[in-house]
Formats: sequence, structure tokens, C-alpha cells
Amino acid sequence: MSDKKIHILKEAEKVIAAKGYDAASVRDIAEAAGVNLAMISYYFGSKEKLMEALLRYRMEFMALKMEHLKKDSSISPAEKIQALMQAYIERIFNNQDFAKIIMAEQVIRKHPATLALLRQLKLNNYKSLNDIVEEGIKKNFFKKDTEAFFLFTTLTGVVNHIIINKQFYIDFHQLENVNEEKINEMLAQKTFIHIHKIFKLFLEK
Amino acid sequence: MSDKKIHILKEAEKVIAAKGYDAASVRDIAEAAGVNLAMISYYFGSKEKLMEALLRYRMEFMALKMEHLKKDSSISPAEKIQALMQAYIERIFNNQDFAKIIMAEQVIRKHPATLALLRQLKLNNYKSLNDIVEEGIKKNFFKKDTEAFFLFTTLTGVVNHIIINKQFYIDFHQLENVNEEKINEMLAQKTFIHIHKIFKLFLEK
Amino acid sequence: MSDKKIHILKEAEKVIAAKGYDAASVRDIAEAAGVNLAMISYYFGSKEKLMEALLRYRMEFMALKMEHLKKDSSISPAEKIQALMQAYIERIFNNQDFAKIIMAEQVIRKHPATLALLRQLKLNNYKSLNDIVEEGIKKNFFKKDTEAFFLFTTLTGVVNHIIINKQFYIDFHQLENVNEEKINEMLAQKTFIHIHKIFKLFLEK
Amino acid sequence: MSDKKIHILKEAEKVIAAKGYDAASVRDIAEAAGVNLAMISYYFGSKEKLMEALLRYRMEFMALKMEHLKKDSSISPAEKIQALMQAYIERIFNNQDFAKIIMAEQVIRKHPATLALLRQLKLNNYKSLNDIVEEGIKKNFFKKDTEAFFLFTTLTGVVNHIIINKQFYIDFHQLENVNEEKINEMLAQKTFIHIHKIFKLFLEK
DNA sequence: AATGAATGAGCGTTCATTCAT
DNA sequence: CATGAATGAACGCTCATTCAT
Repeated sequence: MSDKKIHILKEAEKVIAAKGYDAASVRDIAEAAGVNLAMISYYFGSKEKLMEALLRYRMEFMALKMEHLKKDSSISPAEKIQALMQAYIERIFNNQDFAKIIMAEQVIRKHPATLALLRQLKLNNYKSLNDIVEEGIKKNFFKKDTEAFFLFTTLTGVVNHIIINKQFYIDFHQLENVNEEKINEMLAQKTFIHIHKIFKLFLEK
Repeated sequence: MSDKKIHILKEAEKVIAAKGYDAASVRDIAEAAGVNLAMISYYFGSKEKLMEALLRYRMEFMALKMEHLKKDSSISPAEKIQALMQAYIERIFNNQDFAKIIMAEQVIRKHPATLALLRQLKLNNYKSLNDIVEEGIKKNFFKKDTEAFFLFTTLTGVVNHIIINKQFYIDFHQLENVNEEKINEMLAQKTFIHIHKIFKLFLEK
Repeated sequence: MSDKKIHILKEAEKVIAAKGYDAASVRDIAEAAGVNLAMISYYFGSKEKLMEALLRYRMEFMALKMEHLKKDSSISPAEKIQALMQAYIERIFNNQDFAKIIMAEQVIRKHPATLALLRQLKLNNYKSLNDIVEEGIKKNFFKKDTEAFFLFTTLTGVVNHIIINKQFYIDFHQLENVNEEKINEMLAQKTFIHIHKIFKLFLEK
Repeated sequence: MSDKKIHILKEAEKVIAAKGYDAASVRDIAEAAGVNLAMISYYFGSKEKLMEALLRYRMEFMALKMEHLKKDSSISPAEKIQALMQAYIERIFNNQDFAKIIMAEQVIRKHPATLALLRQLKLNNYKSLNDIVEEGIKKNFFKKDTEAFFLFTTLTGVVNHIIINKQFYIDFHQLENVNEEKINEMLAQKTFIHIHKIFKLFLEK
């Protein structure tokens, strides 16, 4: 993909995360990207296809491809889970705009083309988690009776809601003057510890 | 509030939950409610004020007013937490449309008027939780080192993400033909058990 | 149909006849009719539907409903043909804008919805002519071997091409300063005589 | 003119005949001709000038240049008329797309540049006819009182309307499965006979 | 109180054309 | 000679809202 297309996608991501897909006009996006209005259609075909392109572009980085981990028997299931958690938290925290867009897209809108993409992403991530859990159970490291679905929604739900409530956290703890990067780091770390404890509770014998 | 207004709000809730605020046109809402288009502005002033009215109307039921519990010293903090969890899960599951609207509103849009309302709701709910936690700590029932913020985001994050991923769960477990009411009940119960375990982990000594 | 709708249709007819359907923008039509741009969609739904409404509105006057003539046996087939010719010439000359629109629509564009309407109009007119011709043949007044199709295309082709070439006629005979009404009357009369002779040639024994 | 230009013109002719000038986008034409979009402007300057080029290119074949006939006194005026009729019918039937474009252009659009060209074409054709008619009158072969204008509009009107109504004719006589070439031949022949009779009526003493 | 009619603003998209290479 | 990239203008249409009744 051309640099210009990527540039437009990145600016579009900001605008759409801030306003939502419907309220983000093509004119808004074009202005933010510093390109002519007609370029959007020229490059992507339509607003909807730009959205699709954005999802495809970012999903590559969002997807938890744990293939290299799965087959490595020198790493314990517990360590794999830890790595997956770490990767997910990192990715969400490193692209909070995209995380918001995905959240909004799941809750409302549900455009057919994006729906299929999101389902695929979700399925892949879910399976990555599930595979490790099943491996852990088989190898007798993990408890048998834990539904992966609840672990999955816990991981995604907690991380995403921490993103949503970040401003609330800042306000509550009066961190307005703290560097945002610092806050993100701190929150990410605390989030990891928090979820790690939960996963241990549900998985480790 | 007049019955007609409430009727419009309820229909608007469905439409907005399905399409999102921006994509839900006043025409859509008027048609769904079976009222004249001009009635919306006539009754509520504007689309935005209808949204505000909807938030106010539903937030009364969403807010976790635990005053009657707080002062009752015959109930243990653990039981209070349990009651709060139960109440929250019940409310989200009983009004999934509104839950979606609130989620979308928090993630995107962020209209000043609604922002303040949502912040208030969040603060109230957070404080309800926090009060109980602090009481538990003071009474030496709960661990000292647990941040209420993470308990809060866990409760809200998990419950809301289970709502978001309900369809995914149905597809995955092939429950397409199961009565939706049944699925809701089952999921709500499992969600309660799941979160209850987490809370125990973080709070109980 | 409301007066305002009819007013818009009449102004639209002028604009579309002058520029052609595609070049006549909704903005042009709205301006010509002195109404707000959005009124066009409000009243007619879309530009295409306005066109359809125009066709339906004018076709009532364009159709050669000769039922009252057909059954009247006191009128000879020759007189009936004469009446039909007269009626057709009159209608085309009295609404030259619409005649042009129909011509252009038949030649190019051919939008499904209008295509069906025009086909119906053509079929009705053709049948009106054909019925009389067949009656004349049966009653032994008319020649047997004349194809109605060529009479039909002669009538419509000649009349419409005289409309098309009216300006050419005016220029050629330097009638720039003659009242248009006069020219129309004169041309209509000459056209009638011309076609009458042709029809006599092909029909009368 | 280069082969490529001619190729573009021929493809443009098809597209414009099918959709009309305004609805035929430069993109459509470029795609149909298999050339780069920018080539159109590059070769012809603009869409309008392409249209002009098309008119100029085709008008050479459309113009009824009867000079060689006019001066030949061994051919009777009646035979000359016949030759002109034949030539006109042939040209229209052999290039129905262009005939449609000319018709549409005369009825609507009327762009200054094309208007002048078409007027010239019309004038030339009209004069070719008129010259022969006048010669016939002078030589006492033809009736005096026939206006050439009505002969002209009869020739052009009937032929062009037969083209317009060709599909109607096919539908009516259920000739859907007959080879189009065959239908054209048959119609052209019938048209010639038909118009020939009319011209005889109006001209021969 | 209730509503059909109307409106200005803005939407996503496509247009013919130009420009840099 | 040829073309991919880019652009300003305009397109048909829908929006939330207002107004006259």
C-alpha cells in the first residue's frame, strides 16, 4: 500500500475514533489528511471501503498470531498465556484509536463487510487463547472446568474498558499533568498484573 | 413524563442501539415510534435532547443506588459487593440496548451534555463500589491493596463485553435455536459466578 | 396532484426539454420552479421519479384515446383517421417541450421505468391507428396491403421532425420576426395537409 | 486522423448513442476504447471537442454530396431523387448509432459548436434535395407546388423514426430471433418503397 | 396539541480536466 | 508520447429543524 494511502488511513483512524464512523465526514478525513476530498474516493472507492481498508490494515497488527508459540513445547502453557496477554494489552494500548473504532463497530453499525472482518479477528484471537488453554488442560497444567469464552471476554473487556475509562482514572487521581505516555505505561503494567492474577485463578491448579 | 414521550424514548433506544446515534435519523425514530416526524423536535427540542432524555430516563434504573445497603451493618461487605454485582449484571442484561448505547457513547461521540451525565453515572457506580470496598477494608474483611478502579473496570468491562460477544457465543456454541431469554439467563448466571470469583480473589483475605 | 407539484413538473419540462434529462440538474429545476432544492426529493422522491411523474402527467394528454370514435359507425374510417391525425398533430404542436423529451428519451437514456411508460403510450397510439385501418379494410374502404407500422412512423416521424426542424424552417424562410404562435398554426396546418395526402395515398382505394 | 483517434471516436459513438452525451462519461468512453482516461483530453482537448470531432468525422459520410448527379443531365430528376433517398436511407441504416446521436443533439443539448455543424449538414442535405426538386420543376417533370421542406422532413422523419421504433417493430412482429442484419435490410427496403411512393405522389405529375 | 410543508446545510460521490513526470 | 495522480466543481440526495396552520 502506498505511503499516501497509509497516511490517509492513519488520519482517518484518528477522526473516526474521535467522532465515530457516521459523524466523521469524508471531508473531515480529507482535511485531517491534508488531501483533496476527491482523493478518498479515488484511493479507496468509497467511505465504507476506506473503513474496510483501515480494518484490514490494522488488523494485521491486532491479530494475535501465536503460531510460533503454539508449537514450541519448551514454553509452558502458563508462559504462553502470559505472552498472549502481554501482546494483547500492548496492541490495544499502542493503538487506542483503533481499539475504540473496533469497539464501536462491534456495538453499533455492524456493516456487513466489516462484520465479517471483525468476526474473523475475534475468532482468530479467541482460538489463539483457546488453543493454549486446551494445551494446558491436556498437559495437566490447567484446570479443566474453565470456559475460554469467559477468559476471552475478561481479557478483552477489561483492557478495553480501561481504555474507555482512562480519562475517568486521570480525573479521579488528578493526573491531568502527567505525561500521557507515562499513564499508558503505568496502566498497561497494572492491567497486566490484574489480568494475570485473574488468569492464574482460573487456570492454574 | 408522558406515556407518549416514554414510548418514543423506548423506540428511539432500539433504533439508536441498532444503528448508532448518528446513523439513526429522526425519521427512523419517528417511524419506529409511529409518530409524526415533527413530534420529536416538538417533544424533546432536538435529536440531541432526545438522547439526553433517554439517558436521564434510563440512568435512573441503571444507577446502582446502594444507600439502603451501605448503612445496614447487619449485611457484610462481601454480601454487599455481591448485591452490587448482581444488581449491575441484572440491569445490563435487562437492557442490553441501553448498555450498547452507553458503551458507544463513551467510546465515540462524547457529546458535552451526555458526557456529563455519563460521568455522573460512572462516578456514582464507582463510588457505590468504592464505599463498600473501603468499608470492607476498614472492617478488616478485605485486602488493603486492591484498587477499586480495576475492580470497577472488571465488572463493567466483562459484563459489557459479554453482551457485545453474545452473538459470537451463540454462533460458537450453535445456540441459534435456543430461546434468547434462556441464553440471557444462562449467560447472566455464568457471568455472576465468573465475576464473583474474581472479586473474591481480589478482596477476600 | 397538488398545484405545486404540477407547477414543478411544468417548469421541469421546460428545463429538461432545453437541456436534456442528464444536463438538467435538480438545482436547475428547483430554481426554474422557484422552490427549494430539497422540495424535489420531498415531492417526487428522486429526479428519476420526477421524470416518471412528468411522463405520467403528460401522457394522459398525449395518448390518443379514440374510443368514442371507434364505435361510432356513423363516422367513416377515413374521417376517423383524419380525426386521429388532427389530434396527434395538435397535441405535439401544443406541447413541443414534452414531444422533445419523449423523442430524446426514446433515442437515448431508456430508463427502465420510463421505457415501460413510453412503450405503453406508443402501443396505445399505434393500436388506435391500427384499429381504424383494420376497420377501413374490413369495410372495404381501405387498401389491404398497407402496413400500419409505416403509417404510424410516418405520422409520428414527420410531425416530430417538423418540430425539430422548426428553427431551420424559420431561418430558411426568414420568419424570425413572425409571432411563434402564427408559425405553429401555419406549420400545423401544412403538416396536416401533407400527412393527409400521404394517408389518402396509402389507404384510399 | 490517426487510427487511434478514429478508434476512440468509434467507441465513443457507441457509448454516446447508448447513454446520451451527458450520461456518457469520459471514463466510460476511455474504458470502452481501452485507452487511458487522460488520452481523451490529450487527443481531443475536451469531451465537447471529441463530440465535435465525431460529428465532423461521421458527417463526411452522412452528407449527401450529390454534385456528380446534379450536373449529369442524362439522369432524370426522378432518378436523382431516388438516388438521394436511397443514399440517405442507406447511411442512416448503416450507422444507426450516429443517427441517434444526431437526433438527440438536435432535440436537446444544442451545443453551439455542434449546432453549427448540424445546421450545415442539414442545409447541405436540404439543398441537395431542393436542387433536384427545382431542376425537376424547371424541366417540367415535377409538380410546382410542393414545398421541399416537407419532403425533407418526411424523408428524415420517417427514416429516423423507423430506426427509433425498430425495437417496437421487432417486439410487435415477434422477430426477436431474426438476425438483426436481416431486419435492417428488410426495413431499409420497405422504407425505401414507402418513401418512394410518397415522393412520387408529391412530385410526379 | 399536533402536523404537513418547507428549508439551509451538509452528505458521499462523480465529473471533466489538468499536471508532473 | 503517454499516463497515474490529483483537483475544484457540481452532482443527487438526506439531514435535523422550523414554521404556518
